[in-house]
Amino acid sequence: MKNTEKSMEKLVALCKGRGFVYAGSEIYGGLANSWDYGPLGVELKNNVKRAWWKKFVQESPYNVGLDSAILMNPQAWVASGHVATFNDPLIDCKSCKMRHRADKLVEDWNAENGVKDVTVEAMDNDALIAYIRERQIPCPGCGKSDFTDIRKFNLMFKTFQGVNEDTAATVYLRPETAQGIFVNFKNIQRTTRRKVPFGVGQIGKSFRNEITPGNFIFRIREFEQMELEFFCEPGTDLEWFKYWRSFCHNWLLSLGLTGENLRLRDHEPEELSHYSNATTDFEFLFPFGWGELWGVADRTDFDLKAHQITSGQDMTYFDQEKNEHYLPYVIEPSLGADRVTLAFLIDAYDEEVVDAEKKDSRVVLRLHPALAPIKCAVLPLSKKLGERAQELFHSLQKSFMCEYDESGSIGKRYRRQDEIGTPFCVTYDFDSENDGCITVRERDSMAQERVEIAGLAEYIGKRLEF
RNA sequence: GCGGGCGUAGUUCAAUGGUAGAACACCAGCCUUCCAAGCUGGAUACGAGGGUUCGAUUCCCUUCGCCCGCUCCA
Repeated sequence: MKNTEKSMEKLVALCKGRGFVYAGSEIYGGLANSWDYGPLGVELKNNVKRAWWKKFVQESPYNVGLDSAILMNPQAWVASGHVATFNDPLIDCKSCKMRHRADKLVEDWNAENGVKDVTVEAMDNDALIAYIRERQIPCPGCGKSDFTDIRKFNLMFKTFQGVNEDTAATVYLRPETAQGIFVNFKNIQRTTRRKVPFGVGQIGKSFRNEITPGNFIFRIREFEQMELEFFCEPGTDLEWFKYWRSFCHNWLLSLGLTGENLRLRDHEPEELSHYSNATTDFEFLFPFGWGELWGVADRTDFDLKAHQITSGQDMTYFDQEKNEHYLPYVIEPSLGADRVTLAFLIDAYDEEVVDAEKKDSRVVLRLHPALAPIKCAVLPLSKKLGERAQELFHSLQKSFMCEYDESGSIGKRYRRQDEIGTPFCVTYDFDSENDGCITVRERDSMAQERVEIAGLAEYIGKRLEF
């Protein structure tokens, strides 16, 4: 099925209807752009995070994990540049209501008019607006030059540490998890006795006061990141960059994401941020267009150097063999947990025509079994078999998430499970008590197989590997 | 924050200045021995506040929300 706007609407409806994702604070009329993961959604997202952690931390010969605090000393955000660059100077055109970044407006105008001796970065907001008004810089939208004053738009959420707002220190909710890793670089290196190269993985919430959120859980103000900061020797960084780029790619494919909806886009040299040597965006074709899923960047020693300067602490690594100190370079694959969860959902969504004449179709979420919220549903063929089927259900619950359902026809119950992506349905029937077997029905092929109850958990467990 | 659109069961849609309907979904019962059955019954809605009116879900005002646009880069 192609990723059309229609498929997005259907997916959102499914998510709300079956308990994957609800609109936040619904009984109060909602809160823009906030979403709550329901019983199935939290399982799915946890499975995504677990799958990431498994490959990037648990099974990795290089990496260790971390869970750093959301609130950090504000100096960390001075060092990272977020205090400065997350302060966009925005102005609106009074005539056509278009919104612009004042600095961008001046930069573009200067470039067009051959002005080269003006550094926009050095201008404060008063200087910017004065510059725009003196030169009557026109609005790119309508051509007039009639702007509002500049309003600062800080993309970081602010709050107060300390109970009295007047005297409390302003702190920020982190806009990315990465800085928690950088400030702990020395701690982790020392306590784990790791030698470079090594990496630190972290999963956690980040907050950005986006001007323009939207597209369901694609761009939300409170989101979760899965980030790896991989520290390596300068000069080996491009090699490691390629290594992690391909590692990330394989991870997505191993979890069943189809290649046709995925593309890797290398940034052009002029597109690279000031701190990066190389960047590749993993983009997924969402119903609303291509959207970034995973940014893999070579960040050089930008962050460690910045923290070294701002904090005054030595952030270098001592290489025993070479007998020298250096600041490691960093490869950063940064993945949005909510985005990739959405991508898996979109990719898995399928409507299969069963009988075209009767206009009968079934909705199937073809999620990889490792990601499926419910691994197995126990369905007694008849309610009379309920007691024994429940026993089976309780024993399987010890191994993984299961559901029990005895209402409606067996076909109806299969379809309920198809819709939420359950890979296996287990039918307890009238022979089960005698032969100790049940029927396992597979979601994708609808094939049925007779399996011994004694070995069932193991049978399913094996199919969950990736 | 600005412009535009929109608020009726869980969902999709009706109707009405005077008791708000349906379909699907859901729940209960009967039936049902492996792929959306059927039958019977049931619960569930006018976002909030104010005004006009004998009476407002409907008309007016306000408010609160949501959606779409304003480049945000996980």
